[in-house]
Amino acid sequence: MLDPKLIRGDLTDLAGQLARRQFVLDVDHLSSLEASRKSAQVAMETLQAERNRVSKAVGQAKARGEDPAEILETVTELGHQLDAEKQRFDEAARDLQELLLGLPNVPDEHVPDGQSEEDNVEIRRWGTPRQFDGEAADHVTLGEATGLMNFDVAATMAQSRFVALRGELAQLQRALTQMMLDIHVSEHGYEEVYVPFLVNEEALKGTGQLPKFGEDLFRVALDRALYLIPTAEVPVTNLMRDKILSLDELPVKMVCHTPCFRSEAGSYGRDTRGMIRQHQFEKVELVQLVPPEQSQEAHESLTSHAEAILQKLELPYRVVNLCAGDLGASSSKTYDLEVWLPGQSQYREISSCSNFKDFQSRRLQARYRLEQGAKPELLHTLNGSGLAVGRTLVALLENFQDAQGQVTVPDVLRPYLGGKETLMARSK
RNA sequence: GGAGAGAUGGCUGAGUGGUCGAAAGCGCUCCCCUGCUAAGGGAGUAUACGUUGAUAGCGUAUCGAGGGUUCGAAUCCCUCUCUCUCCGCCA
Repeated sequence: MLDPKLIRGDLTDLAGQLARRQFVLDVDHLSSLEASRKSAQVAMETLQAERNRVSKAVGQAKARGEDPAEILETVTELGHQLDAEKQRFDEAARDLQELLLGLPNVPDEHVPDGQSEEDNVEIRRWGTPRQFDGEAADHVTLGEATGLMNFDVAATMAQSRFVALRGELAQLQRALTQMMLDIHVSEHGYEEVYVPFLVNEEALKGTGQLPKFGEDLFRVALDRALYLIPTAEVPVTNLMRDKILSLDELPVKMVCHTPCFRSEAGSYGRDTRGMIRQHQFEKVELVQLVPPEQSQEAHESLTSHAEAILQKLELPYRVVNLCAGDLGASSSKTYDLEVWLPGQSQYREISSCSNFKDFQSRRLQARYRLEQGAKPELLHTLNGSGLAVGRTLVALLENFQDAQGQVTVPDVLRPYLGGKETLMARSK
């Protein structure tokens, strides 16, 4: 959520910044709502003060043994006026809140202009895509040939966009997860956490998936709605809900492996083949909470932590600065890491590293104090995939395949696979 | 799943309709006293919102959450959430 103070003053600047992401701010509507909130609140609080004062007089009169009938009459009349003003205020406050919750974050000044992913700006590349003699096989061909990757059986027991892995591929996924966690914990200084995979509505509001973006969530029908997490970002960031941290507890750096569940509504026909876009996938997520003046630097370092995994795996990738039009609603600035996929001959997103500034922490009330007695300030929140495990597995198969469909294991991963150097080896 | 008890400030805990944002203790901060240490004395110590030039005043709200009764609710009623104890079940 944006700072409500932002909408008190001149809205043209805010409207201009939001327009960069194709969001049209109804300035007149907003300022008239704000004006009625203000007048209703002043009127209501004045009446409340009056009522509190007179009501006390009732008690005092009774204590003196006097008959408070006369005072009671005036205070009853006050009560009626108050009800009317309270209703006016509740309405205005509710409408305003609803509108406010629907506003996206303001893009950072370093976010390039643009409308779609076409306008994203490449910042750097690492590694060189390998040249294949013929056409490179994609991960589906490679995986299904060995029977270790099966989409049909998954569709039979669930529906499309699920996969079943077995043998070396199931192990490979676990090995990747393990390796990523180990590196982030031991080399990058993150604390590993374990969290619920089902969360309530409040948690999703805290990180901004609700109220506006609920269509991508799986909801579990119970007496009280719970949702399967679309990303570990939701439960992990919510660990800091309503906290006031001291300086020596900062920065908070957490890493977490969870499955992620997305309904992928609105993506019919896109990436229907293979493991790129699934309803269920594994992800290792990095989350940081830092003082505001450190968030820009933290964004760079968090991104580099995700990049380190790709580098250790020797996977070519590029870093892209998302343009204003392609930015997620809660994010102020986002770097996407795109890994090279020979099966598609293109770079595909494998990590998304965002600085949310105080947009999430305002909803979550995640704060810190510079020193004891100082006023609590909102923290900045950041997160990024480090990495999406399913897509990493895809990248590995496609980049390290040979002509026989065998896959060479990168050195860093071998200890996690019992020293194995080759997967899906053709015997005989 | 059954039965019962509870939820109050950073913590412990009093408060069962009026002057209670809330006793007391602990913790913490500052000051005083004190050869050192220990002890002692004093002051302060929630958050949000509104108003404002103001982190000054003043006002409003908040005693798990939401609703209700009442002139007035931490206190009475309803619903929900959570915690604890006992029994059952269970990886």
